[in-house]
Amino acid sequence: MTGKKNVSIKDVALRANVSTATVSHVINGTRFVSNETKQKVHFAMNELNFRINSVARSLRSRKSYIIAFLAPILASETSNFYFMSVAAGVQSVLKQRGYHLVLSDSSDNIEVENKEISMFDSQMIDGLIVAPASRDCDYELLFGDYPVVYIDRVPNDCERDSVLIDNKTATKEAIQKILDKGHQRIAFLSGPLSVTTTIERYEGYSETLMSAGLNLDDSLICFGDVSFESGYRNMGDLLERNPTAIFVTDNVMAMGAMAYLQDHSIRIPDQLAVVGFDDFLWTRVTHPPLTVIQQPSFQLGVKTAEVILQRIEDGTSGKQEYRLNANIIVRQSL
Amino acid sequence: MTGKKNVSIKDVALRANVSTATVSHVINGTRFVSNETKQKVHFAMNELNFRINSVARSLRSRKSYIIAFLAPILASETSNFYFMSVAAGVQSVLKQRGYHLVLSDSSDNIEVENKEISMFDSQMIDGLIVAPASRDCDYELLFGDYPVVYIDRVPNDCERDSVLIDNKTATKEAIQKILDKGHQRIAFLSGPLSVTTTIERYEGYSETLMSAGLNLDDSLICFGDVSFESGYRNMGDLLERNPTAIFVTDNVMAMGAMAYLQDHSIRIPDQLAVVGFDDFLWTRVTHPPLTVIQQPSFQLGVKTAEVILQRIEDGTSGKQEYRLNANIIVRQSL
DNA sequence: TTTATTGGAGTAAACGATTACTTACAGTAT
DNA sequence: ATACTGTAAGTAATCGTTTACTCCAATAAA
Repeated sequence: MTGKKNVSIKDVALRANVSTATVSHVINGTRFVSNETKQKVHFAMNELNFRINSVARSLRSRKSYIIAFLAPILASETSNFYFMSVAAGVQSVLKQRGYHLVLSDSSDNIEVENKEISMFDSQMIDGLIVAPASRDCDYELLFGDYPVVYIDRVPNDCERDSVLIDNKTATKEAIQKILDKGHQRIAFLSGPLSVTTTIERYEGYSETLMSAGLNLDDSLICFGDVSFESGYRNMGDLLERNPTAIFVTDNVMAMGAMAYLQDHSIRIPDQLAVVGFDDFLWTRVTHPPLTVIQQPSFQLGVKTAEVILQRIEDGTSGKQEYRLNANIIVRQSL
Repeated sequence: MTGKKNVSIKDVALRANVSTATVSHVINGTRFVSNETKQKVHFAMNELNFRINSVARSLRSRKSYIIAFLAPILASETSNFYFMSVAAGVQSVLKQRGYHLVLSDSSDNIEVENKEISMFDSQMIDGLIVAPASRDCDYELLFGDYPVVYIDRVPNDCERDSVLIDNKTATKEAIQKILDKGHQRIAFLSGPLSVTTTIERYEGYSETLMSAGLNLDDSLICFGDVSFESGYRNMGDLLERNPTAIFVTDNVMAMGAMAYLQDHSIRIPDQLAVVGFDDFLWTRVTHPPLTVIQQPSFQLGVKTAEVILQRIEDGTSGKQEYRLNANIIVRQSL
């Protein structure tokens, strides 16, 4: 297409008067080569401006040094940046170990997700990190012959390693803190129950209320879409039930909720106490700054990358579950 | 490593009693194959659970369907999500056209950037989209034999296509709007002048002030780091020079600045009018909501993806410059 | 002197697809 | 009967590496 013929290891070998094996071994340091010969090879490589063809290398060595990360990352301009932060963590480890990260967006949609997975033919990737769009999907059939690690959430029939946040414990602590402030009517606003994170948070909420001797009031509980608009709208609806506090399990929904409260001049925390999820910078510029559960998103990525690299390099598989703790950052909204 | 031998086109051919050529042509639809034979091949593929090896395919066909995006994306937990939004735009087009996106983080650091570029050996990627860390770098030497498109910024010796925002015009409009409100002491807070975006914005600022007959007051102008903390700190310093308005050219710095103003109970816009950059959701939850220049970040990605795919598919090269307009979103902070 | 050992480097078969070229056969025109 | 045409599919070279073997010469051991 470009007309330029590629310089191969063969050309280098010819130029340096050595064999292709020698060139390869010089490049990879895989066997002893005398300094003299090394020099010749390096010289030839420079002269010809040789660049190794990593595709050919992958084909032969059956290793691509590419890891795919499949999550609802890029859905839209208004989407949650949580997984971006996670991706940053993954990336930081991979880069250090000489791997590349391929990002893939599932849009939190099973069809899209399945199509993406089937696009990762065997040999193309060395491993897959996935935040499953739903618990109800038989992923095992789809995966190729590479290690898979679930991140943030797991499907029902989890047969793989997983790296998760201890959502339940964190939520329990948060709700307890709200209770300690004397609140009884605590609203719960979250995304749908189709992912395990939401379920765990809901369990944390309900179990804490119940063990405090309170009844669950369904009208104070809302499972909406994960979006700013949904947060805004549902905040309005929930307010009519006269809660004195609200717990929002999603960052973007919390933004929407906060926008509603600001637009309607609701005083926080006097009229309504608010606790959100994820400690992104914006939570420091609301009025007042938001109390949140801080998920170690970057660390989640780091841990996951370490787990999958371990599996890749060991050649083992398993279904270890790792849980990372989330902390509460107390600011003025509670 | 796993012990499982891979099913190849050869195995399928054997099973279906046809040649590898036929199997290949069935897979790719590259020549007529009778229905009967097609059936046999599909049947064999299913039975053997055949998955094409895209690495081998790439090697032979010299096409990987991978595009790399190199930008300061994942620098840290507190980094700017602007490029993530851009990446989303790129991704949306690529996915649709059957390409994969590889994200690479430059950390806005020339050394890191160069290392990343040299990692993209020829043949590994079909194209590169890059937001250069600095204007002063001779990128041409580094690039391999693939199309390159600059995004958001360009280096001094730009020899490639570029897709940019019309920063100068947008900034001029914003400053003019601020002037129209009667402000004379307008502070300017931005990142370093090492990238063209900043330069263009600064030019927009200074030219507008000067053509309004005002002198530039250096003490009202600050080029700091691009970070929340820098925004916070420099906001404090600038306030001592008694501006009545401030223009912040970076989203994260603006967050820091807003946090400072809130912590010190500065009334916006009475005591200080504020105009920021980038219309992310958080700008709607500050008190009051922020007036900003809205960069079409997603669209920037879309356009860039289209440009590079065009180059890839045409096999041409060039140095066309595309500029996208940015709009001002007026809210209560001005 | 013969044999073993070792250091340094070459030969060529993979890896799994794509694709230019060839072939086989059937039908048709001469 | 012969040549020609067209249809369907097979053969094998090729992409650029890696790597299991092999090889040769020089030195050490016998």
